[in-house]
Amino acid sequence: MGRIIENLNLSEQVTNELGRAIVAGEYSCESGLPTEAQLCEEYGISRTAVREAVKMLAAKGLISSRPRQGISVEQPSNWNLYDTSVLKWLLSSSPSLYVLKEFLQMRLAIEPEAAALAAEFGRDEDIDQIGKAVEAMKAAANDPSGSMHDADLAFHTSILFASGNRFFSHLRDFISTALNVSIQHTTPAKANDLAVADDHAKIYTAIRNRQPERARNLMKYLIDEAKTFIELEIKKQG
Amino acid sequence: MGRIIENLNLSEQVTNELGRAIVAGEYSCESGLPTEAQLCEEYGISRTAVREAVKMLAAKGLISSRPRQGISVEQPSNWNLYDTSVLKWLLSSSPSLYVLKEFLQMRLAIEPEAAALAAEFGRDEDIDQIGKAVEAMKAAANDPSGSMHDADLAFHTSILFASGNRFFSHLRDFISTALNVSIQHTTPAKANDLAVADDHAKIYTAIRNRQPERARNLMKYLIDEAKTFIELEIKKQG
DNA sequence: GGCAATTTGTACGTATGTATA
DNA sequence: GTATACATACGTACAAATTGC
Repeated sequence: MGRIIENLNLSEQVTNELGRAIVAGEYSCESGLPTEAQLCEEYGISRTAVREAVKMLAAKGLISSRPRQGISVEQPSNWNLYDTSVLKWLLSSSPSLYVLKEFLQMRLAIEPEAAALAAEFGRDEDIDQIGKAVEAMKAAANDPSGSMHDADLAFHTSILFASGNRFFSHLRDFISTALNVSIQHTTPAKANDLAVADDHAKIYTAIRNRQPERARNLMKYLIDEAKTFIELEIKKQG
Repeated sequence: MGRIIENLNLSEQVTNELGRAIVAGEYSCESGLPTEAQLCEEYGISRTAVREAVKMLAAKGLISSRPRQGISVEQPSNWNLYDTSVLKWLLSSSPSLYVLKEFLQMRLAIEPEAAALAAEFGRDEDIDQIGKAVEAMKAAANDPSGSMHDADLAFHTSILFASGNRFFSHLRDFISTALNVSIQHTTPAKANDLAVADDHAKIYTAIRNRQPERARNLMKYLIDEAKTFIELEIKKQG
């Protein structure tokens, strides 16, 4: 599939392993982590690599280390959930439907407002990008290849970007990471692809026509449908 | 003033210095950073300390390092703005009024929705905490000591927490950090302290009475006033 | 106050990868 | 292409600081 070789150095690999394990709960908040020396032995690497990994995880708020006390896991409320790695570890480990619901509540706050800002202040060339994404979605709806996902993602990120607000546009990684996981659950009824693409197109039109309130409401509707779907799934399983 | 001694180890100090310098634009995206060896000399520390600092900054998305190429500054769009340190560096360096406006646009998306979620799903004991913050604000309005700020902050964070959604409640550090800076600009007309406390109390009442729509609208009103104030300041200076 | 355990900080050596001549 | 130089990547070893007993 021409997948690009993971270009991670040693400390980043260890960071990934430990980060995943911490988020998955393999190291509790009280028990703490093994000592540096033990980690060296466990992974068969030097202290330098372990220490760099520890520093990276500390920078993401997952752990803290003090002399004599060792390496301790921080409370989950201190974890930086808006770090792409942390979010990825979280979504790949925990019972995902509940996290997805929280995630959709978040999107319901962010994206309608971003759409409104894009309609009000967005630069024309940034709005063009939204249009391109819509066209790609329409094309993907007729095309059996699985390019719908990419186009969908491009649509949402281009709106965040068009908001002209760096706090919104930075959430593109947050949205993307979580969207990649949510795909697994929202087993799309392939039949409505055209209808879905049309819903997206309406939002684009509202932004293009500089109708903030309309863009906000249409986006609210779009995400609320996804949220309702997840809530139904939870009810089925629960 | 009994200020607690900064308990930062060496690599964290260097991280702070370099992080601030990068965000302030002292190292551009093209020019890159000095080599490890040069940084060692500049700060009079070992390479290990420098490397750990580099890893922490890389974990926050500010830089990346590759052999032969050296340490390069990442594009600002890749910086993790929701990292408390990064946000602090950003707010302390750049022309803050514009950043504050973007920040308030963000709060306008988040906090009304959080208030609605708190009203709909919030646990009673979490809502009690909002009430306590309101009482503290009322007390501070009559008290000349500067405890209003702390109470204000407690109010907003307690609502985020009461939302029961980890993505919202994690933004408490984001809100707090930025609120600390915004205080410098919003030179409060001390006379309306009571009126302000009353606006906050209304939101609490709506949440307590389980009125999501009302809580959402009141919060929207509260933050929109602050945003209007900042926009006026920008117009004055511009 | 002394002792032991553990992280913190330093020093230096080798390996690897990557631009440039 | 090949070689070379240079910067980071990785490893080992040891001294210092901190903290619990």
